[in-house]
Amino acid sequence: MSTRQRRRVTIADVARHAGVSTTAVSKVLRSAYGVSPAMRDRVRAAIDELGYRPRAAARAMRGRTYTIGVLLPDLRNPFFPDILDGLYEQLAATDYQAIIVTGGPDAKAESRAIDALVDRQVDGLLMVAPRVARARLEEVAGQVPAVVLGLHEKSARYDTVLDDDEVGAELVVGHLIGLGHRRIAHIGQRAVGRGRAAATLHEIRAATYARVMREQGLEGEIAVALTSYSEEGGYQGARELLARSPRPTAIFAGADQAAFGALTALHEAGLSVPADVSLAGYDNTRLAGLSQISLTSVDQDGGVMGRTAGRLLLERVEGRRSAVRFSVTPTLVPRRSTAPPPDSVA
Amino acid sequence: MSTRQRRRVTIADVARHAGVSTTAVSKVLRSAYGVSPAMRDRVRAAIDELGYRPRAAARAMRGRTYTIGVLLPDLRNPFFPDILDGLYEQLAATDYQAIIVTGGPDAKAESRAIDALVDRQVDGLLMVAPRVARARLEEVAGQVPAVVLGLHEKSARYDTVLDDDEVGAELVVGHLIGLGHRRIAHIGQRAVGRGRAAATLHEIRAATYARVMREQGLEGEIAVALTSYSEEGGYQGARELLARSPRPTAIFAGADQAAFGALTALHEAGLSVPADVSLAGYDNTRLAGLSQISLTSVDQDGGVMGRTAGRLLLERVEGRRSAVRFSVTPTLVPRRSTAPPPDSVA
DNA sequence: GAACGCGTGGGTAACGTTACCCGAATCGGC
DNA sequence: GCCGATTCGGGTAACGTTACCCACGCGTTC
Repeated sequence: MSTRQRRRVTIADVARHAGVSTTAVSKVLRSAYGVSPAMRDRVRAAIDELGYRPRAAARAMRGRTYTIGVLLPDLRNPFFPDILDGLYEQLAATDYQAIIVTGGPDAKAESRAIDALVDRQVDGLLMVAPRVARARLEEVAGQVPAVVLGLHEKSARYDTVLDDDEVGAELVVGHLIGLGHRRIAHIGQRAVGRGRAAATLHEIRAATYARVMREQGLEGEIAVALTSYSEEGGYQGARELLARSPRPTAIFAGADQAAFGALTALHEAGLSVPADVSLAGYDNTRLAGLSQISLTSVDQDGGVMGRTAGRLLLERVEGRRSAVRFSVTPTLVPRRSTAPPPDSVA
Repeated sequence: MSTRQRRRVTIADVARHAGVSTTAVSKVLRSAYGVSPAMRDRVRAAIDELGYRPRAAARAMRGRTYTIGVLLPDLRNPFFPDILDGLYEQLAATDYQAIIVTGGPDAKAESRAIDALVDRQVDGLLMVAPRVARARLEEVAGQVPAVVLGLHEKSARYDTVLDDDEVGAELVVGHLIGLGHRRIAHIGQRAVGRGRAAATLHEIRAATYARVMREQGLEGEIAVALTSYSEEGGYQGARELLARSPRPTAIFAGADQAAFGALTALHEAGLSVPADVSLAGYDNTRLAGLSQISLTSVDQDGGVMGRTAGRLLLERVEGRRSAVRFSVTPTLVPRRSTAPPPDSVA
């Protein structure tokens, strides 16, 4: 019973048991060319009998790890599972296994997390909304096939999958203006040392908000709180915005997660949604659809994004070098959290 | 610039650059015995200059991977990030990196996910609420140091970290009875082929619910819907329970996630919470605290559980063989989703 | 002053898998 | 019935790192 001690069964054991060479076993494992059906069956039988499983490390020494690394900023954003479901669906038919690491709070920690994946020789790397500098992404993409999700920067080294955040933000702000709002505020994510290029999804959302406001002659009403796309960030941002005078009649949170935090702040301030303040989010996470919350949000098809990212990654692993850019057009999902402003003449 | 093609820098490159042997470099890397301060500095300098990073696969061939594998049933349960924060905190001071895989819908898929981690020779394995059979867990624990979180089974092969689900369920049912409820229903998770032993956390919660009901002379009021600890499962479960006549005045969902789904079902049925039906969950996820939801729930300190799991895992990696069992006592967090039943005489 | 011990550094053989190459056998075409 | 082509199987050398051992030189002890 002391399985711990017993040496794990290797390709040599299988070869001996089947009475063939290790080369033959290896060929069967990889379904490589030059092996007869009889040989295949014999080896397969030996593999099953011995319960043999190839060691990833030994394979990695010679080539593939059959591993796809996924970098997530955190595990709390309920939008990420949608992406991953799409990725899993794409990988299901292959021998590849996805492993997830989280990037942590700052660019430095995230960079270490990326290193950890590169050290483990993942065959492909999916980086979701990375915070590290563009140069770092290029460097990583030089070492391993990479797809970046959620960054608007163009690159010749990696593929990009993104939501058209400009359209999404336009939809939200347009919707609020259409309802009669003028004092529309925005909760965004503070940029952290990625240089000047406005390329992250939160920067695009914030910039588009400001642009639409200006285009509608509401330049003077622009009010932005930059915190983070998290519950805590939304809470702080909303508190900051509500403290202003006059206070906004609508808040566009750059992410549902932040909108949830804003809900708490609004409640604490004794304000009701949407009677006193309208609130909209982004991502259309499942919780947004809950009747008690019923949050107006922007739907970006995470499943499609994840599937596409997976497909692009597999293509890159197979050798494609040209860079692809895939964009999903989002749609607005109006719910009960947005309504005409309180003093509107309907 | 063609970094992709350039061979990655190895220990031999560092040795050459520093004018020492590869053995010496290896010793410095592992801070092993038998290396002078001068040697150490020289090698460190060479490492920095060349930007050397050890390859995990090559290390794995000789021993450790410095990787901790984490198996999660899914990514949507907001309780899991709390656990992982605790684990990360524990690992932060070490060289270990956590990688996450998800188990998928059934025991078979989960078993494959576990295999994937074992194949990658993780130094330790944390399995959160695993669905696979006990024998499988024992087998895995025989191959790699393992900690199981959320299962009440005892084992001599792996450590166990759990919440005292019996206390938790008692708190909820007691709370509801104290409010005057009698027709209290439960939404649980359907057991999937783990044999007869009632050891999963959902089985304990369901069994305790039934026990307390019986103890309070409410045996005739027992009503259970077995679906799954997910939004969809909660939705289906609540619909099933609400279709009964007379319908329950309170629902105890075995997980907040399921309670969220139940909320939708209640809303669709035109019932308000808590005026018509009281609702309680389990896990005290962040969303439960949202004022719009304000869900009565049971708090089990996920951070402590994660930290403990991490500590136990590290101890096991260091050689401990005895099995440890760590239990956290939960507390009730009453919120506005529970109140006396509608026809109570207060 | 010889013997011993200790501190320090290096040589080398694994670890398990695959890619490359080569040889043997079989087959088809004239 | 011979020759080239094709198919099938095996031998072997890596891949990068570490554990084990040995060698050398210096200081200490009788």
